[in-house]
Amino acid sequence: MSKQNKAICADSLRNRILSLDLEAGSDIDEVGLSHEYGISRTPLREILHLLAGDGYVRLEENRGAKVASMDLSVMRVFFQTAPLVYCTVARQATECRTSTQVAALKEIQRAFTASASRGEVGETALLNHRFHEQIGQMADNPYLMASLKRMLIDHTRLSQTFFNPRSKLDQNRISQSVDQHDAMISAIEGGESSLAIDLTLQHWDLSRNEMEKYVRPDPLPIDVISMKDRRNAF
Amino acid sequence: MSKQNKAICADSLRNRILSLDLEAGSDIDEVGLSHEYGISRTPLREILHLLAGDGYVRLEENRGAKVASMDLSVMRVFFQTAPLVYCTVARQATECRTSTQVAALKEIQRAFTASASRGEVGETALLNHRFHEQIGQMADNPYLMASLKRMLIDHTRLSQTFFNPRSKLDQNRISQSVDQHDAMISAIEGGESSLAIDLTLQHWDLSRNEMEKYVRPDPLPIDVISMKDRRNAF
DNA sequence: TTGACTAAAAATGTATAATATTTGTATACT
DNA sequence: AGTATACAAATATTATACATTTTTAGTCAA
Repeated sequence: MSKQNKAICADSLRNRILSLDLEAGSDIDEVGLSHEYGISRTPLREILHLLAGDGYVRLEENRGAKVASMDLSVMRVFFQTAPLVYCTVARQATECRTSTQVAALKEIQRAFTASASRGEVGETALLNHRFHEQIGQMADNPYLMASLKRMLIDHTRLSQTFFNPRSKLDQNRISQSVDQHDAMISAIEGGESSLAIDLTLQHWDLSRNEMEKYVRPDPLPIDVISMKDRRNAF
Repeated sequence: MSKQNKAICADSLRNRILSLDLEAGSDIDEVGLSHEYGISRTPLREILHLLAGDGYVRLEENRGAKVASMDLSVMRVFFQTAPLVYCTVARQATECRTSTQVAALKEIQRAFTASASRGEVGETALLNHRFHEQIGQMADNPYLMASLKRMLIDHTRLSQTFFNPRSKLDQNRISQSVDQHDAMISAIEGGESSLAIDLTLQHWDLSRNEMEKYVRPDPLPIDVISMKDRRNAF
């Protein structure tokens, strides 16, 4: 019973961190979580140590675990490094993929598409995460996978706004993202590595724009009341 | 008392894995190690979970921890990926290094040089590890650092033979390696990134040759008795 | 001798209790 | 009033005891 709970708990914690349900930088309550998942603190702490190694949380001596933070200083490096890692992984995935793996990728994409059309922000972001993680699996490179996984932690957290459609423009952006995934799948399946890289870059550009907006949002209008209405206001 | 022991134990285990004192793929005895380090199983298990996240060990459900293995299939990827990671890290380190970090690097290099001249294989390999890890620190890129650390785990284990001088030729190779480190330091300190990359590639080539020999050693001579001595043998 | 079954033992995983540390607060002292 | 110290509560860590699982050794029948 509790054996399964441990795995469930680990997965759940990962998801909750990715979906910002557990806020970046916030303290993790060992007692509360252990009760919540019906396990004791010992296995929960072991999970936290695992997650610490994966970069999800940070352990501090004698003051427990905190959710990994996302300072601006690291964000800069994030934007710098992402294209290199994503493209390299995409290339290797294209060269190494097996048909089983492609099938799994398509399955994830099916779920992703459905979730996006339903407008479920958190789920969509998580499935997007799994999509890119699966490409990482296909690259079959444990060394780069370590980088990729770390990038995706921050990427997914930053993209929580991305999949939240507020306007027609946002809707369009999301469907564009879905289309790019489809194109990436066929490039990978067809072994066209340079095309896969190209599509990966385009895909990155799309989400980068949105994420940069999140990190550095559009400034508030200087004229609090728009020019048009000003005359009437006074 | 035991608080310190935990950190000591974690460091020691890492070192013992890197030095092949704990063989790749071998089982890890929780009870034995916890006694050895004077801590109980709980903190030891937490350490193992941490090391699992870092790629030093592999946890298997209900059958404990094993030292991370080094199968040949992964070695291929290792040789493929190393230049990219090492060079990218070297470039970023050159751009981001602080004087404090350079000083630390020089300190490590001092110890490395001394150890190499004394012919202490394990220690030399470990200091070489710390040298390259320090360059990783200087790059200040947590994403690539994850890859670098994983590469270095295997690199250091493979290079255990490297620093074992058997012949004059080996001596020369080791001193060449020391010199390359020195050159890398000044390139990094001077901010000459393209030079740093170049030196990194040369350094890689040197150790790659040796490591490949280890993975795929020179074939045994077909003539068991050399031509010269054959006549006398019969 | 081989194979399947069983029981004992060894090792792993979990929960709880005991110990350490940190942090907040109140009180005494300068 | 401001600082320092001591005490208490909360929290984190470790140890131990217990439960579960795997491995091993041994028995018996084919």
